[in-house]
Amino acid sequence: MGAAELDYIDAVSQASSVEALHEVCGEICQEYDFDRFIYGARIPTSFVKPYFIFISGYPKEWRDHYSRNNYMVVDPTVEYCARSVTPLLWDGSSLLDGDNPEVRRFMSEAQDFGINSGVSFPLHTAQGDFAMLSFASERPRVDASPRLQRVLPIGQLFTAYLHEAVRRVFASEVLTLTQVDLTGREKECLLWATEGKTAWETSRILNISERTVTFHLQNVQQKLGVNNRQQAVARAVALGIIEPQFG
Amino acid sequence: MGAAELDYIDAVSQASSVEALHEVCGEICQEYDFDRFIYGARIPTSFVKPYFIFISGYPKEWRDHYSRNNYMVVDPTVEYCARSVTPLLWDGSSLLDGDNPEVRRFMSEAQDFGINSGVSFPLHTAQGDFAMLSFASERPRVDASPRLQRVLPIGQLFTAYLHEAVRRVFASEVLTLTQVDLTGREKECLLWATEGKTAWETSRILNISERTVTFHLQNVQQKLGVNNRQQAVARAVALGIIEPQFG
DNA sequence: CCGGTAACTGTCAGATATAACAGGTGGCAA
DNA sequence: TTGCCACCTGTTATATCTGACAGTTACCGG
Repeated sequence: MGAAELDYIDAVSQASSVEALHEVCGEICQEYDFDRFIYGARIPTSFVKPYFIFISGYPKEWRDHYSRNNYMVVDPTVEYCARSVTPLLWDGSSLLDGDNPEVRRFMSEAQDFGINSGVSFPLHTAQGDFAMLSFASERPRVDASPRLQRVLPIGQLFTAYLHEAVRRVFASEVLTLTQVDLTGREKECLLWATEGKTAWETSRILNISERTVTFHLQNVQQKLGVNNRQQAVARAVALGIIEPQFG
Repeated sequence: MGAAELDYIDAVSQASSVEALHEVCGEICQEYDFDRFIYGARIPTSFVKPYFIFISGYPKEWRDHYSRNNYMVVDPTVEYCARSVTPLLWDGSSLLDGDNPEVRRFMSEAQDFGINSGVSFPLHTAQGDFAMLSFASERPRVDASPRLQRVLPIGQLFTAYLHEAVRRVFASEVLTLTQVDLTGREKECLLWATEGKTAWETSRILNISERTVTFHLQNVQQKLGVNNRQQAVARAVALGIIEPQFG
């Protein structure tokens, strides 16, 4: 049994196409006695209009209805997963925001498509990706069944491997938007910029001229394809190009 | 068996002190036949000097030696976990950067303290936290043993709950540094700032005066306790106060 | 009714960033 | 040797941000 669980990890790690990923998700979904699955990822190519990737085992009509109504901003499972790192068990009655009429309507509409309860696994990466995998069931309530007990650990782990596989499969589309090579000096200048240092202050820290600092930061802006320094630091932080220092 | 695994999750979720967290970690470590554990978290209170939290079941001498030599920047498990979302199996021979003499020396010194192989679980949160939990063994090699097969799913899940518990237990120290309430308008102005818009451009987008945009952004700077706008956007992004939009 | 808060607006001086011209050095590999 | 690249430095004009003086309106709960 233990080994069989990890077979899904192996399978998803070796998948080389969206179709293969879809199939593995469908199998693990079925194995744990759920009816539907859906995976979604948000890549921080922009703050206002990021890039989304979906691998959907949900009914197409519901997906269309969902996107037409911009339900991502209403969906309480998305709301939860975007903020948390632990799985969410959900159904129509155990809502996060049960008072919100928009949320109640959303949940009742989901139920019209046989999506009554389920479990959602959140994932966040150092590169700023947010992803979640949900398994849904037609059962009206989530309960402490053995099935749920079993799916929690493997689901959390599987989601991580699935997302790695997605990044691999979608490399051409995603990496070009987020992969930027900065030189050592460029990163240093950027780091001090995120700490609120002016070009002059950074020049004193690094023992170089103020002009050189602005020079490096201008190169950074060009490489990142941004308009100004504040957008440069925002994107660099969001993409994990610069991170809090260990040393 | 499946239920017993989740008992550790329950225990860690109910823990209300560092000592209690330490004990649960020790128990799960032992249950899966490892000799040592260590948990570490990096909170992005600053980019240059972030805040670290450790719960250590490692030998004190090794910990001291480690911090004295600033080994966080050398440790290949930290290097891996900081970039990845999936567990790492490690030992002296299966290194990421086996060519690096500093890394080789680090690993050989670790072995002097009985830390020869193990598994590390990475975790990243929307609030910019990076955490990892490692279980170490005196065995010289990692292998595909049933023990490892079993620990992977539960370890990944446990790490997430452990980190949530840590944030709860350390709330007074951490939250005050990272918890900031911005008004709706302040967030809007900040969002467009991360997109590289000037105050004037944002004023046209929001249909308010340029002065009002700078007013809101000045309030943001004060609330975040930062020196200028670039630091404001950097910290806001790092802390997850603003994120790529779903709508 | 009063106090707090969010939201909004104005002006001006000085600091800082940006853009547009530049240019030079040293190392490394084809 | 030649070319590429990281790194470094300069001047000037203009755009933008920052800080210090202001202030008004609307809403909401005690």
